[in-house]
Amino acid sequence: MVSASRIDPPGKPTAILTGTTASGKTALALEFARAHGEIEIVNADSLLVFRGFDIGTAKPSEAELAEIPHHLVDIRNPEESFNAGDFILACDSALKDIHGRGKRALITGGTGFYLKALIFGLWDSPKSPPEMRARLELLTNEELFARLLEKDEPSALRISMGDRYRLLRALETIESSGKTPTELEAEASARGAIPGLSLLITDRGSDDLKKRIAARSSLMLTEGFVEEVSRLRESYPSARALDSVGYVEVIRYLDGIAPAGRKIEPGTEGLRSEIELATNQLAKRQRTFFGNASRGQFTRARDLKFFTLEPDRATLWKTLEDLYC
RNA sequence: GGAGAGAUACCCAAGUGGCCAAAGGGAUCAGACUGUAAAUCUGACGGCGUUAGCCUUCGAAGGUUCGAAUCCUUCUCUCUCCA
Repeated sequence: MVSASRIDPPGKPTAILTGTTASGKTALALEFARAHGEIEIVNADSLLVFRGFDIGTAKPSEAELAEIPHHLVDIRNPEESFNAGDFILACDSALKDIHGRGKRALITGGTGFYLKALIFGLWDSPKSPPEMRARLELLTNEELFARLLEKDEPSALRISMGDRYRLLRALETIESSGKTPTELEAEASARGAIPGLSLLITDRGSDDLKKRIAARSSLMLTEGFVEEVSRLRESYPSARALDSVGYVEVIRYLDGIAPAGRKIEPGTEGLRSEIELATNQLAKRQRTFFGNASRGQFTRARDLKFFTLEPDRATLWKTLEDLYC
């Protein structure tokens, strides 16, 4: 439950409230912030940073955003890029800003990879120029794999041949930094880590979470999710975020494309079930990712605690109060 | 009432005598994941067994055959078209 390294943060204790989608972390963060006037929320969700991606991301409402100061929400146009490196920098400056004004920060969001980067930092491997990526894109997976195998066997063996994205990224890292992932890992020269954060992970019982996801999926549709996607796609066809859960399902629906390998009901009902399914699958992946925490991968966090809502709600609240009051 | 088409594992769907426990998808379960992460990828997936292998499966019941999901007969159900 508690980590080995106990580094006190530069400012006052800061918690990360994360967990599976639809577990209720956002609502709880808002409620806690409402009850404690000094708290400002720092978003740790990869999609909330994009303007216009509102309904499908379950972004807090305008009223909520106005009521409680939020950071890293709506900070990018849909076609701009945003990645883990950008996140840790933006998060760091948000924390400095908040603490500088004598306020307290609560980091909230479900993007585990960003949080891992925040806690551990990232290797110093510069972004590669686009033309390098373009050259690598010409190669087949087999060729990429062979090349990586030659340059950094251990890292090749950790990536499977089908994982084109990681093969590309590994080769890119080698070309642009001159070092292999294996070397970078050994150097342990991670940058950007923010020490001393408490990691609080929320979840729900399986049935409970499924019900909440089902309810949220239909709510999105009645709130105009289809219109949102339609609008975004029209204006920002290359937005990366259109590839995310819910958005891809709506796009398929708009284009009249049936999902592969299964039959769905026609119309909105089929769309609703597709969004629900994709969201449940996301929740599963998040659980696996956060499950790493229990296997020690997040041990640099100051504290590491799991909470199953609603039963653990009071305990979680108390944990937050201990940190912030 | 008449004419066709079809029933395959949890679902969709290939397979028309042996190489079929049965392609391929999907779902599900489990997992990986240091710069697109709500992305991307991997494994398992009828049952038992560590392997060999054994057992139960292709609507039902019979039959032909050394051998059937595949051929024949009857039955049940579903769908389309014509009346």
